[in-house]
Amino acid sequence: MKKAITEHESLVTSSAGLKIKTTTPCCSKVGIKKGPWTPEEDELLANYVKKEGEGRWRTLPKKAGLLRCGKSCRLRWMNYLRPCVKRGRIAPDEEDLILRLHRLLGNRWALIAGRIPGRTDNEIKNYWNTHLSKKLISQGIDPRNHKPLNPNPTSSIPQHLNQNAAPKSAKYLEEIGRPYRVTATKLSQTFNLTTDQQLYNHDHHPQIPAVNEGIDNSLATGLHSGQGQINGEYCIGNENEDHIFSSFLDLDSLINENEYLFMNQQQQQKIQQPNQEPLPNMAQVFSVSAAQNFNNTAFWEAGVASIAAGLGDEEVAFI
DNA sequence: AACGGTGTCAACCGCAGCATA
DNA sequence: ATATGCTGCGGTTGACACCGT
Repeated sequence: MKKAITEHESLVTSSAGLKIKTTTPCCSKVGIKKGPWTPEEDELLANYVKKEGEGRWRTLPKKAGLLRCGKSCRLRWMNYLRPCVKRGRIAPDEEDLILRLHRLLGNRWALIAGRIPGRTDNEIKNYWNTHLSKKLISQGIDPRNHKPLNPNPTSSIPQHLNQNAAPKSAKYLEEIGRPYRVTATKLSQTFNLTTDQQLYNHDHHPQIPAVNEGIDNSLATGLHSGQGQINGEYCIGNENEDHIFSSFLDLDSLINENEYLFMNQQQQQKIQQPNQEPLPNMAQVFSVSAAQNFNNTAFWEAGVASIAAGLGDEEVAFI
C-alpha cells in the first residue's frame, strides 16, 4: 500500500523532475517555538488542560495561546505538568521493578511506565540508559537481553541450537534440553506454564481451571517461594544455566485494571473468538490463583508475557 | 579561573497504529 | 479499500550541570 503523505511531509520536485517525499519537523514552521519551556508557557498549558481536558493536541496550542506544536504540548504535559507525575530520584524498589519489567518487556517504556505509578516512559527510558544499562554491563550482563555478556563457551548446547536462536516452541526447547519457565502465546490460544514437565495445557480458557488440575506438588512447592513478596526467587530446570529470577511485587499493587492488562479495546476484541465467553481478565486470573495459594508470581510473569504476545510479539518470554 | 570530558534529562524527530471520512 | 489526520511510542539529540585537571 502506498504510504500516505503525513501532516509533516510534503512532495518536492527534484532537479531531475522526480517527486521526492520530504519530512518536515512539526516544529519547523515559522513562529513555532522550540526548546525548553518557560514557566509562563507551563502555566498556559496547565490551565488549559485542567479546564478543557487532555487530547486534541493539534488544536490546543492555538486555543491555549501557545506558540508550540501540539506534540510538544502533549509531551510537556505528559512528562512534566501532569499532577500525578512523581518527582525525585528513582527509589530502589522502583529500580528493581524497572529491571524486572524490562527483562520481560524489553524497551517498551510506555508499558513499563504504566506499571510504575508517577513515572513517565521518558523518565524510565532516561534512567535505564544512564544508570541501569551501565549497571548491568558492569555486572557482566547484557542489558538488551539480560543474559551474561560472555556466555559459557563450554556449553553443551550445539552452536546451531544456541540460546540466541529464536525458540520456536516448548517442544523445541525440550529438544535442545533448554529448560524454560513460562510460555505464552496469544491469550486466545493455549496458555502454558511449564518446565521440564508440563504443568498444564488447555485449549479453552485454560488459566483458571488449570490451577486445580494436575500440578506437580513438588514443583509447585519449589516454585512457591515468593508468595507475592518482593525478592522471592525460584528456579526451574537445570542448574547450569541462568534460571534464577526474581518474583514480582505484590500483585494487588500491580494489577488492578478491569481490562486485559495493557490492551486497548480493539486488541481485546481481536483475541476474542465468536460465540465464546469473554476471556477472564488478568486481574481475575491472578486473584483466583492467589486465592488458591498457587504461585501467583509465575502467573504474573506469564500474564505479562501473554500480554506482550497479544501486542504482537511471538514466542515471548521464554526465560 | 579556564578548559575539556562526562553525565543527566528535557525535548525533538520519525515512524507506526488507529480512527475516521 | 484507500486516504488522511491524530496520537503515542521509542530512539536520539543537545543544552546544561558537574567534575577533574
